[in-house]
Amino acid sequence: MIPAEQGAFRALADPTRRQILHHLSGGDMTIAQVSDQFDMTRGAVKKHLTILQEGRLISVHTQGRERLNRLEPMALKSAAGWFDHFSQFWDSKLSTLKTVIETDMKTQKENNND
Amino acid sequence: MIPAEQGAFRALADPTRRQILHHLSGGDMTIAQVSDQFDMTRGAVKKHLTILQEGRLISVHTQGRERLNRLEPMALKSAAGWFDHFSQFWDSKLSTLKTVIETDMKTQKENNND
DNA sequence: CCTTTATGATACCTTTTGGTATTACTAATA
DNA sequence: TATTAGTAATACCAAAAGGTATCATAAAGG
Repeated sequence: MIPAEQGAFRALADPTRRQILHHLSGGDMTIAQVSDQFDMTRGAVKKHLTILQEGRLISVHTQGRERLNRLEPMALKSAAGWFDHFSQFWDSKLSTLKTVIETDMKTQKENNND
Repeated sequence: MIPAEQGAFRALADPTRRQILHHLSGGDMTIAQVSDQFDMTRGAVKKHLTILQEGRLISVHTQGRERLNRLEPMALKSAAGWFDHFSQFWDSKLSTLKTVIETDMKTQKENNND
């Protein structure tokens, strides 16, 4: 089986799929609605949606004869978390503050070491 | 020309390339050193490094007859920034705090609206 | 200069990807 | 039940990805 991280990064590699996620952030959409946003056939869009589903980035919910595609934000959060390891290399100050926040959210006390 | 964002996401789609970035976060490495970490030929590793370079995720610095591959954290930061638009959907509280931090870093005053 | 070591470049192969076109299935509805 | 709208599934194609093997190039060292 494909690891979750790999499925997500694979899905994010295509610009059309990243755009689809943006569209879905405005609300659930059927394939037809998504297809209207792109200059390609429904078949092609369907394949993209399938890959997004395999990466757990979206889920599908049947409603009558329609099938609504829904953004799955937590999967995106997981993917975004991959970058955390590198954040120390691009901004030590923000990194420190972020640590403070997470600590604060859990322990509700202030730890400020600079 | 390939847009920066697309080059980065394309490069990140492959698990070997993500691992390479992790290795490089420990310091610059030659192709031979990177290749030692994987069970594949130098030719294959070279291709991965080229794609990482095209995505601006690494840079190469010639030193004698060696060529050191170096992590480019700012490009990774840009890629990570893509996820920002979606953060509002996975954690409104952290999102609020993050806004507070950024505001604080720029204006040095506290805005706390819950 | 010749050898060794580190790397780059190219040809070639197989699998995956991204797309179209076509056909089949399913559910609301006249 | 016949029709129609919304999807799913499949066959097919061209191009890109990921890999190996091989040859070319460049620099350090005897």
